[in-house]
Amino acid sequence: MTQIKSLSEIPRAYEPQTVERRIYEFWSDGGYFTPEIDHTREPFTVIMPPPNVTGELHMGHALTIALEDLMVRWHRMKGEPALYLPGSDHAGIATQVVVERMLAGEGVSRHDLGRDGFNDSVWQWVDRYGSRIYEQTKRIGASCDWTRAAFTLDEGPSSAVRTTFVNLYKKGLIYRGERITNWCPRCRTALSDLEVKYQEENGNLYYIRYLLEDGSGALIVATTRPETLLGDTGVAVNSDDERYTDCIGKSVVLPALGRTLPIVGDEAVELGFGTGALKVTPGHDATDFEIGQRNGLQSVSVMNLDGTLNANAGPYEGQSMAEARKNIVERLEADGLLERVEPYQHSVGHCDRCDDVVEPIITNQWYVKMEPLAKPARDAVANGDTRIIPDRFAKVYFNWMDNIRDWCISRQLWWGHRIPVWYCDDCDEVIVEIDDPTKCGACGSGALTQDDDVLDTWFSSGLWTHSTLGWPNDTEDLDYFYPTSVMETGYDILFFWVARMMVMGIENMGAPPFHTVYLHGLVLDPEGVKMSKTRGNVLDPLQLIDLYGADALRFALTIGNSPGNDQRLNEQKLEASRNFANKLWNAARFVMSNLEDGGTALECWYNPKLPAHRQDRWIMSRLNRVADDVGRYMEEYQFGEAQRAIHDFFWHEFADWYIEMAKIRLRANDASDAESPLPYLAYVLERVLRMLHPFMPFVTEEIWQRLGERVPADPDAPAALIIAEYPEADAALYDDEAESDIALVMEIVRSIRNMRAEFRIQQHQRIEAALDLPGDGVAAGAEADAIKMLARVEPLTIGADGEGTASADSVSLVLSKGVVTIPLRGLVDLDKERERLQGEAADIDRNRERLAARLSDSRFLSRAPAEVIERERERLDSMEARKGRVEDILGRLSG
RNA sequence: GGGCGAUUAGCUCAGACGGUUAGAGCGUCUGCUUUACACGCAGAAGGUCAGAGGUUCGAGUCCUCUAUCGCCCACCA
Repeated sequence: MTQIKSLSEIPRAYEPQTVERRIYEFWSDGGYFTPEIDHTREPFTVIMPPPNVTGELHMGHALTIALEDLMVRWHRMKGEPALYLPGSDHAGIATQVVVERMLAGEGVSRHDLGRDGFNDSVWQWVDRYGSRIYEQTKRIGASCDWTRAAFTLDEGPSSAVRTTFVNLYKKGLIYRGERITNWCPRCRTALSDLEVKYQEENGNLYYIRYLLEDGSGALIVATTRPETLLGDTGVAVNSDDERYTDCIGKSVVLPALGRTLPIVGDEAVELGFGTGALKVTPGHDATDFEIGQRNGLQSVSVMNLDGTLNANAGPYEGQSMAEARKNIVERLEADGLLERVEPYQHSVGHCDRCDDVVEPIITNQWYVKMEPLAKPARDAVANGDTRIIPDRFAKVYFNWMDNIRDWCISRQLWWGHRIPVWYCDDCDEVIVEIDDPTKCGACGSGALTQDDDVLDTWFSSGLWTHSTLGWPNDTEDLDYFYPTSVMETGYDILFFWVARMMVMGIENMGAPPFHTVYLHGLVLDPEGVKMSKTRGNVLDPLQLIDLYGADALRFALTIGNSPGNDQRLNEQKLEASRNFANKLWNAARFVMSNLEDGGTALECWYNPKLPAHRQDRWIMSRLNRVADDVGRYMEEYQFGEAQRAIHDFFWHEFADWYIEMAKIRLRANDASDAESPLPYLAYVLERVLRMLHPFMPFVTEEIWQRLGERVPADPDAPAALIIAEYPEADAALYDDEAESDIALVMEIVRSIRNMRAEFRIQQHQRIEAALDLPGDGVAAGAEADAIKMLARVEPLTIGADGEGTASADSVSLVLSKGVVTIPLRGLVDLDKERERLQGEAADIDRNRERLAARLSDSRFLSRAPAEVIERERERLDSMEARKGRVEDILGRLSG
């Protein structure tokens, strides 16, 4: 009765809530997350993409962590010093907006507090809430080394930022210039090209008449933004456009304001588009800016930084762009200068952060000159130093690198890394230094003013792979862990982040920052729509962890996961994953309850002798083949496939068959029996726990610990599953014979069960059966018992001619080898039985004929590989033998 | 304007290198309180692999074109 008692000690269902926190602390307290630097071994390093310090963990983070953590745990179990380095990002605009909103609730603006006061408030916020994202990360089970956690504004990463800025400046790769740049009037800052998202919008195309100054007519220009004519400084036509060749050099009068504008020829004007004449507004359009530069047109800015019009707009000063548009269109109509208006769809740039319309304006900003930096970053992927998975993204990467544009890195914000540039108040000297200067190097003046701007958040992110390891200092971490192994992140930040890390890593370290880039897709809602707060369709990972457990969430996120592909998440996946964890729990419960009585047989559980029993040889063979598959899938980054292989083996071979067959042996044998399945039950379960650990860390560790308490100690066992060795295949244990024998047992059982269902024979009712296999086969001893128990057969008689004993009141089940005959007095209709067998014969025939045709095709025989031909031949042989048996039985039924 | 992805069972998705009768989970249907598990067990039904051509002894898999959906890039006045 010990069995009952011990079972009651273990909950019937796996309860993640009672396990996860305890297990995480166990790992954490055990120091397993901190790798030991061992110069005899290659480390495995993953730097976590740092979430926003003010952020909440969302599904994207959960997927990132699930994938990264499984890689890290796998490598850790392979004995590699594995570093998973966590951190958080100050997230410039995002954080500033959050804190400003909070202050606004108290009726305070950032300007009330001033720069220092405001930054103090943000720091208070960070101190108070900044650890929340870490706590959330822990709940997923991330095996991060928290002793190395880094924040982008920490001293180390900040020093990396300054050092990089100064180095690039001194190389001439950072410059300041008055250029046209994306400007968000709401955020009141410049943006990089990547931070502008274009959306198709329905607007109008306005055709406006610009009268020639000499009174000889008019040029008609088309524009989607009539209000920008206030900043026009020219009209351009294509020099090759015969319609306008006479006009070049002449002037037109700007409507509404009356300025005179020159007409210039420029190749940027498309011949076929609009009217062929383009109004040039260098101050508010990037293309026009370039046309202006080429043709010596001046730039007039008509917009204030808040998006309203300035004094250059004359009577329209103070109006918003939208108001000005309305008023100008009215004015044009009144003046008779509006030729016509057509509806027109075009794309409009919006701020990635606040979604306001972005205005291109000319401001003084800092830029990184990208072209020379991009070249080596491109080459590193082209020559294979860094591999991008899936490789189709390499093309996208090349395309971006090949068409790289300079990167605007200054932001008119307060929260972030302040640009390390000072201006001398007395002599205009520009001082760019890593350490704050105290006096001007040129004139000695102490009156220095630091540049007001901060750097784009992604500037510090770009340094993350080395700044977190100590750079610019020459640290042991940097020496050992750089370059990192895998950068795992979403394809949506390939340019924002990955590309810039490549650039900066190579620039600062002389080597690309990672060997492999693994890009995952988006997690979509159950309808296949991208999750977003505004749409209200977000699934909250923390809520799902509460409901299903962290293991289930992780497992659900990696089901069928293939790199670069988007995936939907739904309840069904979570339920299936939770059910799987519970299945594992209960299989373990069963094994453990039997271990109580294990006795001497168990001493070899952790290092079982070569199995003698056919069932043990089978399960060990299968285990090792699966370990081989899993290892290969993991190497190839096919994590979804690896997971599926473990899932299927555990559930549909180990639980469904091996455990069920072992139950019979356990009941029949006494505990000291040399052929007890107990060591193998324990062993295979333990190996499954190991294989599964990277995918379901909590439940596997919990079971592993409990298992460890119930078996004789393995002298070589580690203290925790997290550092146990990952199973590798031992080909010596592959056993073809046992595999085909047990496959036959399963076939017999399945065909009898199938027949029982067909004839509606009650589940617990025992039936008689005659099993007729060629040779002595598998039907002896334990396998006969297995068949009897699993198919509920009693008595089972065994013959050896393989032909069966068909009769008018029996059913004949023709197997791939042999026949099962089941007498069913009164239940069998002879005609129906004949019909059934004829159907089976026809089925076999279809395949037989196809194979026969293939094997008589001389082209197939001459061109297909020998092993394929051989295999097809064997199949045909067995098909024919089977067909023969069916016909034989049919003959006997008729005769 | 360029580029990419998806299209396989009712639903969600796997199917490296071309080679058994194309798989899983969920759902559906039929039975089961079989002392590990009803978050379970046994059984079943369900697919012209989007369409059309091609390469090949052989195509869900490779090539070309088409369709539908989705995404990315681009100085679309």
